[in-house]
Amino acid sequence: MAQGERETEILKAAREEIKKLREEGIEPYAYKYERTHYIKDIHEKYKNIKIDELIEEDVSIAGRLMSIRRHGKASFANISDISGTIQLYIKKNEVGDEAYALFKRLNVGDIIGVRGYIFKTKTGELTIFVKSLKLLSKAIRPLPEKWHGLRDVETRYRKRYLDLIVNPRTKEIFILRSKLIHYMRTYLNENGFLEVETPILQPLYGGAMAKPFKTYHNALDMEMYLRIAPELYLKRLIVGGLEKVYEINKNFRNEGISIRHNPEFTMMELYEAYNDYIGMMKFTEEMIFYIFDKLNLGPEITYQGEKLDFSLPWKRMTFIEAIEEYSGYKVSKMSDKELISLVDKLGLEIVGELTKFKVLKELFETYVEDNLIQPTFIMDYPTEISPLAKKKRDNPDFTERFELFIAGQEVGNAYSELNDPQDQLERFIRQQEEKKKGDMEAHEIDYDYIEALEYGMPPTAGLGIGIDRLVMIATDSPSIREVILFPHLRREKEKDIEDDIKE
RNA sequence: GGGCCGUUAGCUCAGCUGGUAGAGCACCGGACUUUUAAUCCGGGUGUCACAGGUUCGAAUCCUGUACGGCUCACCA
Repeated sequence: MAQGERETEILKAAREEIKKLREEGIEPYAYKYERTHYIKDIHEKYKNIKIDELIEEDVSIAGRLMSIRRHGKASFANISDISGTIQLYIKKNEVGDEAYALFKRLNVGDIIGVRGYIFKTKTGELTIFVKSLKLLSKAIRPLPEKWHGLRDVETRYRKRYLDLIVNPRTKEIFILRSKLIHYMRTYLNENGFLEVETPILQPLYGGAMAKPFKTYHNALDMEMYLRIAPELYLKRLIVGGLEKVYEINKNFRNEGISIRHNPEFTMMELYEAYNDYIGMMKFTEEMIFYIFDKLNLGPEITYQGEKLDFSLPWKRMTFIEAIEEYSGYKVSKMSDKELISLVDKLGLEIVGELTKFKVLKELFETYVEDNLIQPTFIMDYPTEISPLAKKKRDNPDFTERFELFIAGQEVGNAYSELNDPQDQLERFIRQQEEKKKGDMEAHEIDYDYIEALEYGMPPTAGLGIGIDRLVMIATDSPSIREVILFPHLRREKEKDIEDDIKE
């Protein structure tokens, strides 16, 4: 979009001001400012002082001017740093003519440092009584409106910095996201897990069913893929004896974008030798319970108007039980023929070869998922749709696998890991057949991984947690874009800013 | 990719069945030494997303395009 005249005018005037400041010996882009406090610390330390009481202790803070109320020879303003907002009181005969003159030239959006005393105004607001101030960075563009903030969703995502400046909730969400990951790491580290990094650029992709992003390495002269999952590398580390490993990083899937999907998303995957999926289920609920507790989210969370109860233990039901409960079809009592006949009857769409297990999968997705509001472990998925999971001890048609659902979304996926190299090879081969029949997302055969298994992988349980989705639930966010700092959007039209720079 | 909806000043939004583009905030000038969406006086904002079409006349009606939102499909 072409730049409006108003915008050009604002920028031109601001650049004039920058020039004038420099001529007067005031550097509009300072190098450093020593601060003694975060704003939050001041609120905590002095919240109980009396009205009109003046604390004659020097404090210095720095931040962005968010509002200004001028009253002739004295002014009020609000300044924000990462921790919070505090009011400033600037009096001409206190800061001196020169500093007051500078203050009068400042605008909302400018970044300043101030030093002063603390007092409480007659309305009871904790305030910095400014003794001196320094301009740290001059803003030459106006901030979005102070009262309504920035509402336009597209601008909020494209210019996340503005969203962070003016919408306090956005800042809270991303601070919480960071803490959530921090507590997850803490929990894993304290439980003896080793954080590792495995390739994001992979010669073969695997560990999930998805379409990859393709790229090319010039020096090696080979095609590579951005990983869709780290699984096969992490399990090689289990073969190598690292026993308890995890990785928190991005996965990439070349698929549709939606309220629940971003092409790159953050996943935590962990593997624990000598455990199985039953043990992992307990570990999973305890870890998330711990994290939410540390975030002061309590066992009950409201997500999009629904009360979610995270009290332990969480509900467990098998894949088949869930289908029977929510679809009403007693699939365990139906013959293969009867099951397959449901496809036409219900208008289900099946990719690749039509089998009863795929019908079950469709029934699950159609009837069950949306109903799994409370945290629920769904156990024992069909072997056919779980090519990396170990078969159930008593029924080879199903695997020792669970998925965790919260608020109708899949948040976690775990197995007793398949460590029989012969079985794994057969499953890969079966995947290849699927691929030939039209399932583009079926696994490639990773012979190197098979070889690793041939050296012996201990019995192992693995778990993947979708971090973005967990953060959505923790922050009551309806869209994954609200919890990803820079969600992917189409490229904006080229903006002609050249004239502007030449000014 | 399909369907529905949206795009007006830096920001938040009005603009009715077609008749010369509006407000608040922000900004600039002035008054004001305890305000807090400060107040008061004065100032002017624009390729109405873009390109066509219909019309005496289009922000408004029609078509196409771009971008976005929701949704369906695919998926986590």
